[in-house]
Amino acid sequence: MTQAAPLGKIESNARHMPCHACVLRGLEKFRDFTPRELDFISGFKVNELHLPPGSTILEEQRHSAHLYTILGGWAFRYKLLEDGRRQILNFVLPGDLLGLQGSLMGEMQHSVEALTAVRLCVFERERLSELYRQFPSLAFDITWLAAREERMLDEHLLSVGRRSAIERAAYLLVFLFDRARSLQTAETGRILLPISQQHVADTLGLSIVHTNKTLRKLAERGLIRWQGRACDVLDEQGLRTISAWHDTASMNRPFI
Amino acid sequence: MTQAAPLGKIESNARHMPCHACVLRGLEKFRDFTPRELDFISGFKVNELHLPPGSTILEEQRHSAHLYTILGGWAFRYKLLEDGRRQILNFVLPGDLLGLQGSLMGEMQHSVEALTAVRLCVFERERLSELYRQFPSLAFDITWLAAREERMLDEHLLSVGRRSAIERAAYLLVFLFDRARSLQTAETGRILLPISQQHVADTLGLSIVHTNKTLRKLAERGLIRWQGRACDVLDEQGLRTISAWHDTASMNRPFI
DNA sequence: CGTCTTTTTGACCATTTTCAATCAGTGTGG
DNA sequence: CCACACTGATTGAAAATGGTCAAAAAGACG
Repeated sequence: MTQAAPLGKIESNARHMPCHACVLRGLEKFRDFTPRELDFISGFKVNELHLPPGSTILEEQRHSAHLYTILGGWAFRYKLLEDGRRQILNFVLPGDLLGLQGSLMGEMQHSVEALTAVRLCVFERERLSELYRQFPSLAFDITWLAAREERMLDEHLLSVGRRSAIERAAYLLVFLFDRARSLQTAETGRILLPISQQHVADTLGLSIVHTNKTLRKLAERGLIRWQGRACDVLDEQGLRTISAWHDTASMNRPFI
Repeated sequence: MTQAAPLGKIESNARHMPCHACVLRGLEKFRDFTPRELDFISGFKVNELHLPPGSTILEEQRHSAHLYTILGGWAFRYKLLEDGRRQILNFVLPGDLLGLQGSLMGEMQHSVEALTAVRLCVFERERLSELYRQFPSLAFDITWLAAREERMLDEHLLSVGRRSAIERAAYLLVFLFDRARSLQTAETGRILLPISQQHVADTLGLSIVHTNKTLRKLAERGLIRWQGRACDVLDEQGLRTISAWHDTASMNRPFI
């Protein structure tokens, strides 16, 4: 999960890998598509983008002509207050859709930044209505993804609004660990969350100092370890206990 | 907006008002539907429910066979932590869709409670896929509504995570005031937000005591007034200034 | 190695919570 | 119309959580 950070800009309009061969298709997490669906999606895809860590993928108040699916790497959605306070809204992992809000309502209401090097599948916003007309099943999937995002936000809001600092931190880390694991393939090694404590702070709505002290406590109890600029989850169950996590039955998900 | 509270249970399967004559249709806020769309929606609708304030409309971890559109009254979505801490996620006003998450993913992940007496339009969850197959335009609208909910949650998360108590309170009140006003008809009088300070506290992630002191400050500055069990917004612009609100161009919205 | 970023710490301050009452507004029954 | 019961709004004081400031330590990177 923690790829080495490529340098400079990699804008390579890399070879257009056909969707049938998409790496993500193989993961059991994703639902199977029919050949017809795959053909349409292949045509829907206009490009494949590679961006280095720190790149701005989408920017608040901008109109974006595109929709993206993340193929590889991590990113995060965030909003800023005028004086610079930043709130991270959610993290974006492979299979997630980006830019739907902007596509439906014009202007983006949040920004998205790459956390690691990122591979994106680019879709033409214009053809979204065509997708709705011709492939109800895919339209349904898009709604499903939107509902899933909403569910994550609900949970996150509960966390920031009502959990204590240590509960929040524990919750966030298992949440991310879980998401990362659900995308794991055979070769994926140890799962490291590619985030800094500043990211954690901005996600939890805490100051960086207090975040550090909180994470320190989790580390002292042997639940996590800070590795370079990533977090290593050592005791998932321990974190769950602290955060009062309640298991959500997971089911196969679509992605386009 | 603050209806008198009907007593007992009003389960009246009230006369099935045809969707063409729906009160909400008239509001300019909503996009116009084609006759075909209206016919379909009329068939999609299986019932109309009236519930008294305090009713539980949907409950976390339950499966609901229905989707609802609020025709009149206010409700709120919330989640609970095991020890009872409550976080209100968002408010639900006329035209809003309820239960989509449950429809798409089985179990509800949050509960919904009526704030005032409420009138609901009931749809059959089963026929949702039919809607997607036959009416791409309506499918699109559902996605639009989901994206809109996500946008509200993003904003709310920014608030709870990064705004101070007084900024949050100001933000919430203008937000609600704005939503209420956008549904206003000619006859609607003064807009009163039908919420208690406990609701405000649970929305902002603050204690009831601190919420009270914060609202008190807003009242002392002449921005709001607490009226019975409702809030009267006296100085919208003043609240906007405090909350660092940035105008979001509003556009016509769909509802089903 | 030297620089730059990120993590850690300590001391002190501010906001927010908790606890404990009191007050006010509404609704009820007599 | 009034006393009583409730729920929701207010207050004050003490305690706790989390924030700010400043600086040092530890890695990461070239």
